Amino acid sequence: MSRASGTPDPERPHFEPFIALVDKAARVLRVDMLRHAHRSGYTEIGDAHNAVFATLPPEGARAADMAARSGITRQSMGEVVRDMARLGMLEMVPDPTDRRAKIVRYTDYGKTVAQTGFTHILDVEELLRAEFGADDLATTRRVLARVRELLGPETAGEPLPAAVRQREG
Amino acid sequence: MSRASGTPDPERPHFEPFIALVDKAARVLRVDMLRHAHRSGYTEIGDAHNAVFATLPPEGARAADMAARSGITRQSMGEVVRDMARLGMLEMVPDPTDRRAKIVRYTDYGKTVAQTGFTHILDVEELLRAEFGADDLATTRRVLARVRELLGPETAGEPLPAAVRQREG
DNA sequence: TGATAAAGTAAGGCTGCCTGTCGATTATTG
DNA sequence: CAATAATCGACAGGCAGCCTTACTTTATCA
Repeated sequence: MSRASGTPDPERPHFEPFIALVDKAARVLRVDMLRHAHRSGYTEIGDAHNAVFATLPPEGARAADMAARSGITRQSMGEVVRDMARLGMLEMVPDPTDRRAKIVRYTDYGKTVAQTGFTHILDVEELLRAEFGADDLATTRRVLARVRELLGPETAGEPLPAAVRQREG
Repeated sequence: MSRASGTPDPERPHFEPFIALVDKAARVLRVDMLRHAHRSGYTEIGDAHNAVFATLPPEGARAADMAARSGITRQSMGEVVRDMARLGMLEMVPDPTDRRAKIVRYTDYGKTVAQTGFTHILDVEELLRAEFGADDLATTRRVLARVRELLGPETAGEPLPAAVRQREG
């Protein structure tokens, strides 16, 4: 415990805050995913679509559930889903058990796109394992997961305040 | 090397892609920083302001340089800087050596705000070290830094295409 | 000295996400 | 069973953050 609240000293040449490291890695990974999708010919994929790929199981799901799982609002998820339906990646069929709801499902094209993304995720995973070894990678995963638990009990699952910046003081 | 491009199997219950872990950790850290600022009374701080805090040294700098270092355009940096000047955190004085340029500097108030943020960064750093030990934390840092090098040679420094999503296919 | 580059700015666009609200339907409960 | 509440998806409107294009003013360089 050198000095947690004393002289901050972040102007010392090569100090890089942990948050900056994580942030830049996240940015690079996201750009890499997007670039891979675009280079695979799916040039209409955007950041927002990831919320679907990350939460839509092969058998389909309701938009409201997907929204809850990905931490965005129903409205936002609805918009993204409609957009992807327009692009021919998703289809929405009425839920026979609940006439308010619609079941969102991949089309064949959508499955292809998703598959491409998942494959790339596994390739990256493989690349990292080859680079660092399973142990260091596991350590990193554990640290990151714990960071989330340590600092984000309030943002774990909920749609994220978003008004974090205006109000909430 | 089990099967990098075979069955993706990401629908197996608890598989979480590395990218998702990094992304969520980054989000949590960012929200934490923002929340800390807001709770400290600086309720007008937003995500964008971080580009300034991260690149403006105590002695001041030009907006163009800060833009280059933080990877956003001059225009965006200009906007952020003007905004923070309006909030009384920065001041812009003409550069005596170049009449095109203005030197951006913290006001006393701005220094206080920045100091609060830096202190919190160090506190978090301290918290993580206590939680994981210096070794695991160092490993994580090394992995994240390397991820950036491995996957992001093109986005390292440049203003980031941003049209990554539309064009670039 | 004239062409080229650089600093800052203005104007306008786009993405991703939010809030508020609404109609339709389904649950709940007095 | 009827009234009320909750839920699903959609429409409307807004805002943050960032980008591109297009200047103006000043520096630099051939």
